[in-house]
Amino acid sequence: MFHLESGRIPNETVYGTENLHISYSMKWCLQNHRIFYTLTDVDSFCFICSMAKNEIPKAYEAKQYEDEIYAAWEKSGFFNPDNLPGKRTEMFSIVLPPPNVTGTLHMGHAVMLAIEDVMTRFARMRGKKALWIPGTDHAAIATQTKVEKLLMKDGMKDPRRELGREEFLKRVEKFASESHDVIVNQAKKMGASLDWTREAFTLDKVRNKAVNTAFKIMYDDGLIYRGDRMVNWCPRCKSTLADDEVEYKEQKTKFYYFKYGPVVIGTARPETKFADKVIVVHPNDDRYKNLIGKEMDVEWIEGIVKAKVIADEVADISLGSGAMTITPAHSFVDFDLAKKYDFEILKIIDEDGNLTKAAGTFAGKNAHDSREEIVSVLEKKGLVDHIDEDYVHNLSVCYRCGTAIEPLPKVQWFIDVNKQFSFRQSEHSPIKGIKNGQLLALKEIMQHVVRTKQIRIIPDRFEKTYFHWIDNLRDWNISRQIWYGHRVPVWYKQKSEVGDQKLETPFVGVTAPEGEDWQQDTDTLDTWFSAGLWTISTLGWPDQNNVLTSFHTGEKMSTDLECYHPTSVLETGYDILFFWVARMILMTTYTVGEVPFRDVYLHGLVRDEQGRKMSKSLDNIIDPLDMIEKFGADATRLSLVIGTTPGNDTKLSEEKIAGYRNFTNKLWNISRFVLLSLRGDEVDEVIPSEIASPLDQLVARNDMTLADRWILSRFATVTKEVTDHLENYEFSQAGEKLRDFTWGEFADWYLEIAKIQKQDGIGNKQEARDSENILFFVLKQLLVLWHPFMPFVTEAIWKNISSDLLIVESWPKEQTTNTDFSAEHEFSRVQQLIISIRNIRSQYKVRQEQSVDVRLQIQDSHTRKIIEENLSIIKTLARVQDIEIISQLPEFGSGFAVVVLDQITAHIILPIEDSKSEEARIQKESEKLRDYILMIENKFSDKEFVSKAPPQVVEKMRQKLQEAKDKLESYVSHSKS
RNA sequence: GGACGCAUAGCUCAGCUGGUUAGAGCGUCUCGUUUACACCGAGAAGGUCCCAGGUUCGAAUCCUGGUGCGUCCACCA
Repeated sequence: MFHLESGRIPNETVYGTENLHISYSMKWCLQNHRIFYTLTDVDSFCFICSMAKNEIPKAYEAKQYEDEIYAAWEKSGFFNPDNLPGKRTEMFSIVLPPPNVTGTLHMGHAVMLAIEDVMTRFARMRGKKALWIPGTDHAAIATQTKVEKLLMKDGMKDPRRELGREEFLKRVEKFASESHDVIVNQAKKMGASLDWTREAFTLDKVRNKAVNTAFKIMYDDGLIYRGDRMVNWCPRCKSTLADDEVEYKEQKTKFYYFKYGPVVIGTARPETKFADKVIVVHPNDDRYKNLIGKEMDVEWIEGIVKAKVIADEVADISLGSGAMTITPAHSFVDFDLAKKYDFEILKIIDEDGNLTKAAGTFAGKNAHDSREEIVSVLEKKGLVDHIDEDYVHNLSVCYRCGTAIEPLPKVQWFIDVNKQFSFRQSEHSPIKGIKNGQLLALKEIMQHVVRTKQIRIIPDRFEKTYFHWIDNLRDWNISRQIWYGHRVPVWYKQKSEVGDQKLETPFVGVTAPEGEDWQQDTDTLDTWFSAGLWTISTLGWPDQNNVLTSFHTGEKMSTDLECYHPTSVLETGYDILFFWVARMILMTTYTVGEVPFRDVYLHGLVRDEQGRKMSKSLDNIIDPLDMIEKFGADATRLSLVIGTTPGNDTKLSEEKIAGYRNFTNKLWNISRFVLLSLRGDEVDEVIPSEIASPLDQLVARNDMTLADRWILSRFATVTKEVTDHLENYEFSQAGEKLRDFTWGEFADWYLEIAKIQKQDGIGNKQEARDSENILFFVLKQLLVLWHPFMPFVTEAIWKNISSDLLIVESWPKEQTTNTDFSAEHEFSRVQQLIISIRNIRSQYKVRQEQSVDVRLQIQDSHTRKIIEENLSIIKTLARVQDIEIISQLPEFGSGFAVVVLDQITAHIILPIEDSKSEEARIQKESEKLRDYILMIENKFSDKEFVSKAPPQVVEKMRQKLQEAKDKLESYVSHSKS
């Protein structure tokens, strides 16, 4: 007796060992897997297929298989398209929307991973070069804020000041790298077939080169400029925010009305009003017409100010007094006005949220806290008109930390979205409708590619949202005053602080300039700047020199960028359509002259069972890892893919996931049955893979049973439907159809029938083998169809079938030869009869173990033949003792129930006599039929229906009417009354 | 204020380009330890397809209006 922990063993060794029971399955395992465990003297099993003594576990325990299977996939190298077998000409590529390295993955990420993995695995099995590129996002502000909070929790007051730039960044990087590892592990747990050899990070060296290059060419084209503009400033993050990084919170506050010279002005923010010097009224406002153009001295917070009155249409006559003063430095609207009229822009509040010297005696005080004090000064001067205590307005806050935003004028870097530049067209995948060298603005290209459907958004209603957003797009502020991120690739000669002051002509380049005294801009770039380059920066741009050598053939491949760009599809949540999708379109069309992707598939948000967002404070978070642990990755994936539609939010509950866990187990047991029956007594001579292959012969022999033809036909139909749905991004429908077929048809009907056919065919080896053949054929193909959805359980089962990995098995071809509609129709008669008998048994409470007898009258000979051929199936499935087919059923009598079906009338002989309920049942049945007949007859009484409806529809209705009438007649003739 | 989405069985949702006696899963009820599976099987009950108009021979499906819920954008005089 030998004891091995694991490893390859030469076959002979094992075969030659006495006392070791080697079952058929083990022998088979040894041939295929060559890996064998010996635990004790008796219990031996192959750890690949977990079979012990010819047994497959009764329940599928996901945990026991998943990690091992993922490791096997990784080892195979098949996640990398360069290693895929066969000649593959078509490509499929998709980039993973890089998760932020701020922590762990949530259900939103799980949806993304599940859907994208379905896409990728589907493409791979269809023989495409399937590439799914992983990566993570440094998420500048988000990550920096998170680390700052953590450091502050550990007792630091101002981490940035205390640690300094270099040390602080080290801490952030450490956190980011830990977070990265967690994320990668989670993605693997989900079963994501990502090509880890191509993994990228938005802040690594390669991506930095892409970022700097993009910055430089945009700068050279005059699209990036440095300018003074109002920005959203977060006094806590000490950084600017993009317009769409600002969130609004409804808030009740006081709204003040002050007397300002001859007018009354309203404001919610008196602390910004120190330097108001201009009154704006509407040119058509009769109340103030005589004031326009006048100058006057006005008593104000810090004494007399010189004010003048101008007319502009921005003033709203109906709002308040109709007059307003302008505060250029702290309001977007006012800033634009000030620029228009060239007024002085005086900063009242500084970057720390304190009042500047423009506030006179209030200088240095916190602006917000000084509000009441300022009001009381005005109060004393008698300048307060009145105060509205219940003013509700939207306070703009930082989307990261929730702090109130302070609009400030600052010197920032911008991308000009309206300026025209000379478009550089791609050679290998040009954008249609635009010429090389054509003068265009970024906005125009962004609109063009979507309008001309060169980028398709799914669902298409989001195109409207997209266009609306672009119409209102202002120049994109790309600089951030934080440390974690890509440094702005601009160097200044002067050593002076890079702040608001004017500087000498800077050097803009991919790398630092030669020579001394150059100082790099201290600002970093908006995280979406690097994210916008994601499809090209992960595929080798700007170098394009990553020539790959195929793993197998050694032949040279073109560069990744040529081969995989534009990517096939971008899959992401609709919540980042603007943040990311639009920016990618902008950056990619500009830099390489190609669209970044052909299709955009937008998934919805995952909410809790009550439809609320998942959040820590609500304590309603469902953690993907917990669910994987509890129900398995496959169940978790299915719950996120089935029952969800693009662009719509989904509600998730543990019960839903548990339901899909049940299904994975069902599939496992279907396989268990099929495989175990193959390994029955006499299969010794054949191994499964040989059994199943010549299905064509079987089909050609043309002696299959009705059930055989039915299941093959249904399977062919389902294969076609599932394939079509997947191609059209209808994942939910594909999954539902598959599940209904697998459970409702294959398991509930065909498996049971196969048992009967095997039983019947005991004397006839061939017939028994036929059933097994078909069972195995359908199972095998089903595993392939299910694999994109449930990669683990299908692969685990597959290990019992083949020594090759399922992940690279090819997708079933369309089996049009197997579709057999007459078989489907005929078989449905058998099904109907069985269901009706079961129904009657249930209604009359016939005990399960008790058989009943059935008399049948069958109208046409063909149906009679079908029923006769399937007698044993009907008997077993409906628990019938005797079936008698007679030409004329007795019209009256008791002790039986009557069921009328298409072409068949059945008497089910009941062990108990209950003529009363039977009478009532027939009454009810007839009543329903009469209503139905009436409904159809009404249609026909409408002449226009007959003349205008398509003939097929009319014909169909006529048939239905006839059927219903026949049925009713049978019931009536068989009822006593 | 502008735009978009959703409303179908107790719950979660399917129902694509108008023709079904409107479907599934979960839940409920009744029966069942048949050697694939109780994470199961068989059967059943359960719906004015939000309301009102319109188009049409025909509307859950298309149009208009309304109601309720949700989301995004704009907005801090």
